[in-house]
Amino acid sequence: MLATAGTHVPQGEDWVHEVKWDGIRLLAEVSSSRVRLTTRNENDATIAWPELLEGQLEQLPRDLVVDGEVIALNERGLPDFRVLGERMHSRDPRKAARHAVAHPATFMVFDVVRLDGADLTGLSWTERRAILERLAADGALGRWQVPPTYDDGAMLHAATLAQGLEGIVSKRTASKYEPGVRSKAWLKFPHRFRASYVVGGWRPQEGTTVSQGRLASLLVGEVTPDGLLYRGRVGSGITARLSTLLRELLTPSASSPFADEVPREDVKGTQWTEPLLVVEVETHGLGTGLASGGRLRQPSFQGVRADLTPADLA
DNA sequence: TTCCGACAGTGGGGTCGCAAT
DNA sequence: ATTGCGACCCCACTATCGGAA
Repeated sequence: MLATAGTHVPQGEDWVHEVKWDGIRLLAEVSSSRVRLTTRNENDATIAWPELLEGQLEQLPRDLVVDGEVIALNERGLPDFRVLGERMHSRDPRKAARHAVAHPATFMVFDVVRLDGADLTGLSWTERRAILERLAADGALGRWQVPPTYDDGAMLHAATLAQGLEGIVSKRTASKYEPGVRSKAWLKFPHRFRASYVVGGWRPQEGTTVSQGRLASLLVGEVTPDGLLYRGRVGSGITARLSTLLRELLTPSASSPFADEVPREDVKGTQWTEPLLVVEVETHGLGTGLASGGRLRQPSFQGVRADLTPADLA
């Protein structure tokens, strides 16, 4: 069951609110002999997360399926997907064990789908939550955690923003569990961060030529005292109409306008432009909004800032 | 007839593993 | 030893198409 992007946080007693965890979604299936972890796309991820299973089989019910998010903390003590990135694809148990020591993960369980032969998907969220909390209170979930829920969505939204958490998820209390469905009974509200960047190049649509292909993404940079520093590409949000408009607004240049070096794979196929156009970009709201390589995380194009010049950003 | 919602496809950020160079 | 590519994770958003209004 997946959450739909919401427009405004719902209020009232029909909804509860939870922290949106910046990690990896996992389903845990417990049988009498083993615990199996699967990803959203039903790939087996059991090997990658040994510390989530350690000693668990003795504690857990013999027949259980729970839904949750695996998280790990970054250097600032906040859940951060980037910490999990390295071990996500781990197929080597010894490598996974080393990662488990360096960056121990926690399993945040927020739903229960099956218990002792009973399919719980037809129950309401409220009923499933009661079962989940009783399991936790009885110690039947071992080291797995059940994060709290909140009645006041607006409060939680503001609090998560202040604390640097990813956002919130609001859930309709009367809703059933819908496996594999992106449901409107679950609404997500990730914090997003808006900023202005300078365009220094663009790339044509994948698999097409510069002359024929439409503009697919912009290479953007941040104005700093050290010059225009490359921050990555922005493609999401550029429509066919915008694509042609942007090409008209951009002035071709023979060389890169960025002060730092642009990675080889980003240079290939790129058309450089004069650093004159300012655009608005929305990114992931955590921290600086930058990924590990100093690049924009989950960027989306929000419009041209015709009212601004690069000098305005200095 | 028009409108809306679900879904596939395209764009971004990463990592790993493996085969080819 | 290095490089390229696909398979996975995290996504935002657009375009399309069929059914509801």
